[in-house]
Amino acid sequence: MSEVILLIDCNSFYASCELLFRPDLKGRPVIVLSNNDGCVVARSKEAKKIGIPMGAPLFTIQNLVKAFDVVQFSSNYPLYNDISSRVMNTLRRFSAVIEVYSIDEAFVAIPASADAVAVARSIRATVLQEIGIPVSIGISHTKTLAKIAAIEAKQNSEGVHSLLDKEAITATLKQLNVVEIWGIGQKLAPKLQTYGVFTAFDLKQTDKNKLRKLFNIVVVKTALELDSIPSFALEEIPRFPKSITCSRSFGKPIEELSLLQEALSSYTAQAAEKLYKAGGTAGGVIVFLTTNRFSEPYYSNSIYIPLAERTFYPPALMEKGLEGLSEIYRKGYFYKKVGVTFVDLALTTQHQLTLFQEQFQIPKKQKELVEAVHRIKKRFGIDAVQYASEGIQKLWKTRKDQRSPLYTTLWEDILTIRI
DNA sequence: TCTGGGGTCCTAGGACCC
DNA sequence: TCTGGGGTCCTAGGACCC
Repeated sequence: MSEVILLIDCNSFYASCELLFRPDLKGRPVIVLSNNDGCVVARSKEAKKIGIPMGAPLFTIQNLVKAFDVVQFSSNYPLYNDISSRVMNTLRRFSAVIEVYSIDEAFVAIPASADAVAVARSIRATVLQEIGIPVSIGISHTKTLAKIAAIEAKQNSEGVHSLLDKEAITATLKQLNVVEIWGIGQKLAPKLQTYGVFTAFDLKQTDKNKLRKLFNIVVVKTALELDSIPSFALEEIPRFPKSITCSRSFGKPIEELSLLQEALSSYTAQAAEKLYKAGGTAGGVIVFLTTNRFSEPYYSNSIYIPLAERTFYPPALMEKGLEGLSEIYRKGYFYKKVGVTFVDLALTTQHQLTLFQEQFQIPKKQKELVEAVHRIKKRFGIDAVQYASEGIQKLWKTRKDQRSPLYTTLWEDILTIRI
């Protein structure tokens, strides 16, 4: 094997980001809440210690929150994205071969001849010193094994764990329940168990043809990776997206179509901004809406609207979306969420031309408008300019009662220091 | 009262064709 | 009367991830 894989995983990422700007809270249990302040999406290690589960709805843990004086933050994605890109840029100094896997994780490959543990320690110290985010690093021959090594790294005090020699791997896999393996979830684990596969070691030993027949190709690849045979390549170049979605739960249930239209317009504008940044156009729009899934009467529906011409132009996308919305809207329900998904995406540079079309292009004026809006948002913040159809009052808006300031992405929110 | 959001991939099965 | 098999494409739904 010519290279070694490092998985760098930011500890309690969102909570760590909040703590960067609030060192006074260090040592206290801190949680970060999902949109609408609904569920716990990140916990500091103190919050984990007192038994707050990942994903718990806030109202189910109110007793713990009170008893331990837990600090809560609404999620602040502009902040987390910004900190994330700083972390990733630091990692790039250690290796050019890197896959940014998620907002808080990256796989890095280094030559097998290098001292992987020394590199990992250096990465950890550098990220902590320069950015202030603690990371855990798992080291092994494949992505799946590096993920497993990272589980151990999170628990030891050093934050680094290497799983390179055969005996160590075997010993670890024998202790590991299949459900802990990357790619094996809550449904596959019980099914594997019915075939006598309980540990990661069992899975590694299972006949691959049998796995192929009973499960799918991903399970086979996972088993190979446990056997130190790389089967999931590092994806260094971010793929062009296949779909782009924007949806939110409302602060309170919404009945009127006009408010749903405003919300949908706003989400469509946001999704269109993402589409534009990705350099693509959409060939179709999916609109969906749903009432609260925990209460009756329940109603949920979606509709697909193909576009006659590909576009990234927000007013065109909004028009189609709103058409779809009126098709699936039913009077008399209290809605909890609407959303939009753009599908059939293509890079603007790779358009198939339709018959009679000499050269594909977005009309010049449309392009100029989108570019101008993009620049204004970038410079003055995302709320600086909007389409009229998004509404003014935004009664549907998500609750974010406890959001921290946009320290790094909005001038007004920059940290002030008294000296 | 209160239960997130955004993605990807895989498979089975139907429709259709030769 | 009845009967074959292979191939492609598309879609819905399931499962997984962070």
